[in-house]
Amino acid sequence: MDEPAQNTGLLLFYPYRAMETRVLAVLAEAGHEVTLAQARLLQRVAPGGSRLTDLAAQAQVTKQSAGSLVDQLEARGYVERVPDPRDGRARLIRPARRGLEAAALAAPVVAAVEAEWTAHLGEETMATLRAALTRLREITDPWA
Amino acid sequence: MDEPAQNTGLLLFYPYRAMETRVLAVLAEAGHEVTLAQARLLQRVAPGGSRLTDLAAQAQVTKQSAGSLVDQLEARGYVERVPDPRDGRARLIRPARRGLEAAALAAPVVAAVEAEWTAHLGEETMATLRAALTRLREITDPWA
DNA sequence: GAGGATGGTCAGGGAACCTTACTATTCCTC
DNA sequence: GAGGAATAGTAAGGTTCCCTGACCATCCTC
Repeated sequence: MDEPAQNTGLLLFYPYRAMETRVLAVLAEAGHEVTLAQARLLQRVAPGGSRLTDLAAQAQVTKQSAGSLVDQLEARGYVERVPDPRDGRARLIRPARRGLEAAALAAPVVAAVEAEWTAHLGEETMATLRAALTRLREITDPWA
Repeated sequence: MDEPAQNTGLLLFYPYRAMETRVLAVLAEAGHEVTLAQARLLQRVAPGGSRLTDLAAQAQVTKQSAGSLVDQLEARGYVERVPDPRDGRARLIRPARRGLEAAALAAPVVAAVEAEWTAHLGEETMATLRAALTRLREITDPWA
């Protein structure tokens, strides 16, 4: 409404979205048809596999929503579902071939954007920023 | 996929969403039925009025989407549309009574959350964080 | 004053996400 | 162990969000 742009929440938002946009643009260029919502979930799939419920909690959507997104990602070869050997009710969602390709493509983009930020802020400030954000996560990420 | 949580983009996201969630929860408690998408737009309405096209650009949605959200906000008394005296095509979207109430309610929540963050990080680090984010905005907010 | 740019709306459709309800499996307790 | 509670996930149906494409009105420029 009139938070004069100094609202810290909003300040966090701009670079976050810039990063997201950049990564998604590169993926799209390379022929990866991944929607924003799918990418947000995909990003959280652990290399060794994640449970649907965990993914839903981290992305803060219902497990139904997460389930639907995983369906789509699975159909396009980004992830696969395998039974969880330690719990018969559960299934593990693991990165599949296409998902690994996308991750390999995304990593250098993230690095490039971070390098740009470092160039703009200076090494020291960038390091402080990252340290502050990491500590902030302790109290703002219920899932940390 | 496996960015080990040290992706700066993701680090920015956690506190951003924490702030958003807190503010929205207070608004909901106070009887404001504002959806996330509506709030994101509402937040950007300038006290003196904003054009739809500007709001859409800032929120990075199409003007059609923005127009629809403004319709909803207008119907519930959060904003009003008035003709732009300086441009016959345009109309200014201004905060209305309910919107001002919501803003008055949101401001102390933002302040409280920022105070919590300051308490966790320390005055100095918090100041550095805000300064860094402000400078980062120069290169990440196409609208700055 | 014609042509192009800009501000905004209308129509239609797809994606995302929610609530409620359900099955299957596991954990816990007595 | 044998209930019952909790947990992992799916199913169905509806709302919200947001997009593309097409269109009208007004402004600006030459």
